[in-house]
Amino acid sequence: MKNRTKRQLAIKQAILSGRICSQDELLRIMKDQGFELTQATMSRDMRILKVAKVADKTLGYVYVIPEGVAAENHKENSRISFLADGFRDIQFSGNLAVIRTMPGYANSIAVVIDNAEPYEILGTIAGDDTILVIMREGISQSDLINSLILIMPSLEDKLG
Amino acid sequence: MKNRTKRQLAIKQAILSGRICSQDELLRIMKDQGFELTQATMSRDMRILKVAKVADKTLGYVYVIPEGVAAENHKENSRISFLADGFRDIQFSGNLAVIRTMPGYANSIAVVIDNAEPYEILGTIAGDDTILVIMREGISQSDLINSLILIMPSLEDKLG
DNA sequence: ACCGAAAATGAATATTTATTCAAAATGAAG
DNA sequence: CTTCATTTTGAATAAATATTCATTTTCGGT
Repeated sequence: MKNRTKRQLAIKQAILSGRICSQDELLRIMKDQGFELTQATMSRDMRILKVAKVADKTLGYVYVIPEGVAAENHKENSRISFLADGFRDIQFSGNLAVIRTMPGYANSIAVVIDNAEPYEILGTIAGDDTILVIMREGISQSDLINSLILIMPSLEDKLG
Repeated sequence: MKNRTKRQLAIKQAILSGRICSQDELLRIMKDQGFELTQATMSRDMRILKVAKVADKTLGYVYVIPEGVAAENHKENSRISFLADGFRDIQFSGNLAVIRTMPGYANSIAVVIDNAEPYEILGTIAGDDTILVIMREGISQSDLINSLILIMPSLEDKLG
């Protein structure tokens, strides 16, 4: 499914930002970001992501991703953030992208990308400091960059 | 309101036991325990107690009390938990309760109790290792203990 | 004890969230 | 490229939860 993974990532991000008060509100935000979905799908995503609604002092209620999940999540997030630091640059040639990294980083970063199974990417081949990314037909350079940022948000600094 | 505190304590306990799936379910449990309330009040209690509903593998959804949603909350909780460690014992005489603490703890614990403004307690006077608690008329010893547990949950180990 | 003011509550209702059911999309195998 | 099984989805609906509004209860000050 082209969108599901990306969509849920985006939902998670939005909720971690911490100002979401209802599914409908989040729904509008998602639509602004170009996702097409209904409240039914949103509710299902919330279940999958183990999102919870709790009372909040200032706003009435907010959505959160509670402890256990958050801890796990946090760990993975900081690992990804750490790896993103090893990212040097990206260049394109036809339907290929070449990512250069600091020595030893290429493989770990490639694994992160592969695990996310982004629609835009058919596969990757990693050496020690270089990742070859085979892009799906019809995907633009900016599409690819966006998908990378979704996977590794801290890349935005280097790519935006 | 004599019952509000007790009721909320009971709700908290029920939720911590961990098999509550809906407010209506909890409502029935509470009524079995002799509390009289409606779903509206339940909803309000849930907000006050910062209860949250999250997806669960086995049951569909369960209610939880996320231990540290707000960092602030967490900080305060662990401060209270720390102070509770200084609690030694409690004894009663008429409408007075005498709490003995480890040296130096009495004042801090008394402040926590005063801040919570429990219905059952008219006021406290604290020395260095002793707190005098003046109980409201008609309050039983177990009422008082329950109110203390509500304020400092980790006291349950020492008082239950 | 009596009187407001403030808090708590229930009934009804509005709002929000989950699920059902049918349709569409995807993937695997021939 | 079809076919069948599985997954994903939206629309409608059911179920659950929050809030409004009127009433009752509680509390503090006479």
